[in-house]
Amino acid sequence: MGTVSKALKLLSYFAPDRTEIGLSDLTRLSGMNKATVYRLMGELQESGFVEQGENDRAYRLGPQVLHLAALREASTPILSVSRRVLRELSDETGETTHVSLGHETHVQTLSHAYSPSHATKVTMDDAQTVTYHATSSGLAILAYADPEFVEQVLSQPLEAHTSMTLVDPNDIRTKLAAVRETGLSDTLGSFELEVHSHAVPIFGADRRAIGALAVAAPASRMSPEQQSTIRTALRRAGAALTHRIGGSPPADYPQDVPV
Amino acid sequence: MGTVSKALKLLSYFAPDRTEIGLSDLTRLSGMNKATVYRLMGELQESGFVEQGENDRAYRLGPQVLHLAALREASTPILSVSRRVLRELSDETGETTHVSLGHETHVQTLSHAYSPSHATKVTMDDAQTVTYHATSSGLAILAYADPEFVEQVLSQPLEAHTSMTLVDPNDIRTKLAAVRETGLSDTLGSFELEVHSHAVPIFGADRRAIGALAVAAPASRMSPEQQSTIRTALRRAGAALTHRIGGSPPADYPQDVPV
DNA sequence: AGCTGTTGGTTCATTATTTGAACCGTTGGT
DNA sequence: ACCAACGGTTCAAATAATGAACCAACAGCT
Repeated sequence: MGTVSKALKLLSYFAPDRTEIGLSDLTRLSGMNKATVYRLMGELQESGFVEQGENDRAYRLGPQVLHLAALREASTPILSVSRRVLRELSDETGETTHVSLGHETHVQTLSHAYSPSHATKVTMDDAQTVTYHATSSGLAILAYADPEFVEQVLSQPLEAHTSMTLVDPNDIRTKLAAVRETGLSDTLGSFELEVHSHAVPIFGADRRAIGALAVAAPASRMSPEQQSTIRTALRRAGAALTHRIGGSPPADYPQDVPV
Repeated sequence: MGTVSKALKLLSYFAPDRTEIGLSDLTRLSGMNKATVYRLMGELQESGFVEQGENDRAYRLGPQVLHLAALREASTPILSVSRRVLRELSDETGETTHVSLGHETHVQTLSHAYSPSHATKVTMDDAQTVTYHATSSGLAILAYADPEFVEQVLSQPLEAHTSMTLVDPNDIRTKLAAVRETGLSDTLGSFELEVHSHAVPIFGADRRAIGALAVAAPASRMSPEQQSTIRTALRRAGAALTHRIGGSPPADYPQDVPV
């Protein structure tokens, strides 16, 4: 692993529940030498990717990441476009919605929207990192990913987040085939118990799945009618999002499937 | 300069008008060896900070920057908060508004809002990079920055963007003192002719200026009444934004100054 | 006070990585 | 058929990264 990768890996230890990390913590988390971490963080700081708190000197993400994100948004506006799509989809379904991007080993939530229509709802953080195998979003992406990438993900240890999580690679391959039948995935309680989640893949300009759009609802509210509403709305919203970021679905993506 | 800094510097060549850069261009822009650029970009790509186009293999910013930005936003929500502030300020003043962050050598626009009330308006890009000395935002930040930082900026060559640009460091120091009198800066045609821009600094938790909130209007529309409206609205919006991101102005910041 | 463990930060000889000139194979223009 | 420019690759030489040990400062405890 090159020096640059090591430095960038240090950034990956930041999470919604760990927004500030001290030098020693970062050393422990990364397993690198303290001097190395110190120097790398120093370089990241010089470039504005992290900044240090005045009092406790803990590191946090810096303003430069906002700049780069704004730059990326200017050319490929996934975030701003998806915010509107999420809003509409939440209003339409009355449930929590979110978009995620598929990363090397995990799925990262980018943005979410709540619906005010129910007092109980699934709550989320932006920038949450979740697994491929246990989430509807992850499965939606995998169903349309390169087979070798799927195998790579399935060859890692698969954590059982709940008693409902599929952890047998063969079960998951079967599930992925089923997802491809309809172009839509769903999971019931496999990441969090009592959550029934539906997702569709989002495709980029190269017709590969780059992320997913999902609706997460309390399982107790998931009547057949509600499920039908979600599937229809989700399918339409996913197609719209794919289109509006300049992407297109692959030729074999099911377009009009009876729900 | 360490390897990490070099890699991160490569990211800085992306701009609103240059969202995709090929290997050779990047080599020329950076002045580094082609093999070096190739390897560094390869590492940045592995970490998802850049991605490569399928057809022309040009590099563009990758999804990882969105993830990090979402993460930073979750802890310090400058962007989402400022979007609402910008919207209100644009509606109130009828002009184009924007927020910028002060960086090492330049000022970076983060987000902007237009007003629908006039056909002619100042147009902007998000993620635009501008100079400290020629913009109202830059001057607002400098007026409340460490004196040594100010000197560092003023010791660089100061470009004359227009015939109105202040380029004499002494003129600028005088201007900064005037800004500190009112807590509000303005420039007329110093970055772009015919643009009259007002700005107030935004302060962080450590009471230092981290950025600025600005209103940019066509000079032809800037009547005394309009100017008074803008100054009042801007002052209020700036205080609100500072407060809502958890910051506070320094003790010597003018609170209630007659316009 | 004194002890103990932890923090962020620093040093420097050893080591491993980065570097760059030169080299491919392709592509697109003339 | 040529030429230039492209992305990508090689390998000895040069340089930068590394890590064990060491500070000083702080906090909690006896």
